[in-house]
Amino acid sequence: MPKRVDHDERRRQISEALWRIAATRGLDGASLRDVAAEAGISLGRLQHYFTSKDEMFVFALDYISGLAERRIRERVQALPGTPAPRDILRHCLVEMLPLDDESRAGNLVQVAYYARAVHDARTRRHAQEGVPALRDFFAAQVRHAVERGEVDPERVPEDEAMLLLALADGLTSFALLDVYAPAEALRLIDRHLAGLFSYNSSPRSSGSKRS
Amino acid sequence: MPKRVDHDERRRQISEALWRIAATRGLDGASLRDVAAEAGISLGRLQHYFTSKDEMFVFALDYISGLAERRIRERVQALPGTPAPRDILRHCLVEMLPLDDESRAGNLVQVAYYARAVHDARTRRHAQEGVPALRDFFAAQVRHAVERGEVDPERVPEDEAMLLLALADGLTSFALLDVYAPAEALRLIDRHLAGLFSYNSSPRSSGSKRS
DNA sequence: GCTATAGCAATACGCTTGACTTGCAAATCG
DNA sequence: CGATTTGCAAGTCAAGCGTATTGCTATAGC
Repeated sequence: MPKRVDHDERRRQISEALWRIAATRGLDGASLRDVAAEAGISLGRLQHYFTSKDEMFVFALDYISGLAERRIRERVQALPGTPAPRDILRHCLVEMLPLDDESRAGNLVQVAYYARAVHDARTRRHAQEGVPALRDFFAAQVRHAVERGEVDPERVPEDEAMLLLALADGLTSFALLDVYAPAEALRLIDRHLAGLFSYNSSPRSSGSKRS
Repeated sequence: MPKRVDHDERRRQISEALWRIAATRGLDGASLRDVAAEAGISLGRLQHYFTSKDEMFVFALDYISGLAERRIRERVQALPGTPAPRDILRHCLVEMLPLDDESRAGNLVQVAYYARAVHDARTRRHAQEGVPALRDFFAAQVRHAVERGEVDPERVPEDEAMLLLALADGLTSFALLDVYAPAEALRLIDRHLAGLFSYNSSPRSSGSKRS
């Protein structure tokens, strides 16, 4: 056999070029020729690794969502000791917001895919699948906080989890539109968390709340 | 002079055709020929009323945002008597969420423009300009509610306003992705409002809080 | 050292795109 | 009634698109 190269590595390089274009011009603004040029390769080479444009889109989406998930997971696991639910939630949210240029670029790519997901069933299915897992994880943290007496037991963990996700999503939208500085989004998240965790009580007798 | 037609009326008809396409395929999926076909006119006629594609986009955006603003305004003014701040806020939020097919279509158009605003400076400027006004209106309602002793005076009206806007935005995103039913978004908004308006007090002495 | 083949560049093809040009039908005004 | 001007259809054009094809180059295996 002739020279062998790492196909997945090449595909990842191409995907990263695609992200760069998608972040600045959107997915529809990314022609195969543009992506090849951005990756510094020929159109022929790109097509050697991706049979179709759609295949490239799918791979790049898998790649970036996998990376994002890993980054959040690592960030949480890097917390020292046994972190409080509130710290876990906050670190996740911080990781999601476009607080630095790198994260902003990632969020812009997500927006590009979101715009596609709204119309394209295949992309939509992909975009949907991450949400329940994240919501359940958040809900588990809220539930834990309730048990520790840090959150009002009247609150429904799943609902609070969805509210947090939606809040992060909406704040990100405004931040990407330059309606306010990214740090403002973080401040607002903190304000909401303060409201959520404003339950003053030592863990009282009311621990029998189960549904 | 020969036959006269209402130019603005024609432009509005074309804009509505554009919305229909943008809602299903996105702005980039709307070619001039497609829009003309959707409007039931020839390409030549469309170009007679819009010199360029971009001019059409701008007009259609002005048109739809004007309509949305008017709808919210009318909805609020249609409230009987002197409505409570909470009712005003809730009616605005209900109007913003994609609770029926018509509203969903409108929100999809907004998403299409949002995806463009993120990359295009002109569209972004347009997308930004509505936010401060809406936030100030919301903040005024919250402030009013604080004065009536319905909301904790510790809350910052501007912040709570932004949180509400971001929440509505994020919940709309998830609803458009079919992550959950639209009614679920409303339920979560109500839950958040319940938290915001959970201040139990007759307007006490603590009115001296100013920064 | 010959051959098979992976890796890739180059090019061509069929289509669609936005913009532009041309020309004519109809209707109003002098 | 004829001149004039609006409204619009049809056609053209170059540019750009995704995809497919072709063929060269370099290397690993026999």
